[in-house]
Amino acid sequence: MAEISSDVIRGYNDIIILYLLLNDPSYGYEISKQIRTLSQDKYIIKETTLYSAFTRMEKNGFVESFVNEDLAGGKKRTYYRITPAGKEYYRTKCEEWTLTKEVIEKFIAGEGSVV
Amino acid sequence: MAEISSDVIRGYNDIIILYLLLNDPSYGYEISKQIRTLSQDKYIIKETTLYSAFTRMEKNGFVESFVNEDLAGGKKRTYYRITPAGKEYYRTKCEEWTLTKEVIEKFIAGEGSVV
DNA sequence: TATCGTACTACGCCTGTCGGAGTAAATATA
DNA sequence: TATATTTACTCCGACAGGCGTAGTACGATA
Repeated sequence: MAEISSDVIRGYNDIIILYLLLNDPSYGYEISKQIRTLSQDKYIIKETTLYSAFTRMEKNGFVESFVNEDLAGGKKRTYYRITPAGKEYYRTKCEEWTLTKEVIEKFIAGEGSVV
Repeated sequence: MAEISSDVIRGYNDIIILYLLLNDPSYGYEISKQIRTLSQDKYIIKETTLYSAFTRMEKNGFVESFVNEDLAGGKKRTYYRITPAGKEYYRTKCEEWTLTKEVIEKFIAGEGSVV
């Protein structure tokens, strides 16, 4: 099955990243893998896109970053934590998704119809 | 209720326009109004966006244009008709939508959870 | 006569995604 | 121990598509 196009991707990167930060801070590489796994490789966020999304969302106050300084032998990583404003934004995006579903379904040819 | 953001809009303009051309040719101004009406003003496609989408899709062979030469006292209009390639593209986009729904739902906090 | 609705077109900015390349440490493999 | 792979990014510039603004022009309505 094909992947989701980047024009569609664009609408959901933020909500997906924030979802994966809801419970715990995380970092780029892990988020990237989680998205691949959870979507069964249907939704692939490119590295550059992901990291620029972090930067943008930090500017907007939706996430905060902190550096894990090589505690348990791992590589130094930049972690991101969701902020209250980020959670609020996430909620808004979830509402937008509900709305989007309602609207788009009106423009999808129904079961019976032959396209 | 808020409107759908342009980053989301981007993913669906083509499918929406093509849907409205499935049965009959139509033209910019009418398509624009139909989208507004059907979406109850939740999904608003800007004029510039709409007309550039027509141009793009004509280049891609998804629609064909023809001019209505002022037959019944009306103004001259540019109509667009969907092509077989356009229908094929529409079908692909419908499949992408199905996929998108499956994927995105995984990143929406469920009913019970408090965000 | 003026305003409103119709039906566009042109121009240029902006945002976010993407491809490509590069860096460098940590870990696995031979 | 040497090499390859995985991890974890960063920088750069190109590009597509949406958007704001403005303008044109015609017909109908007040």
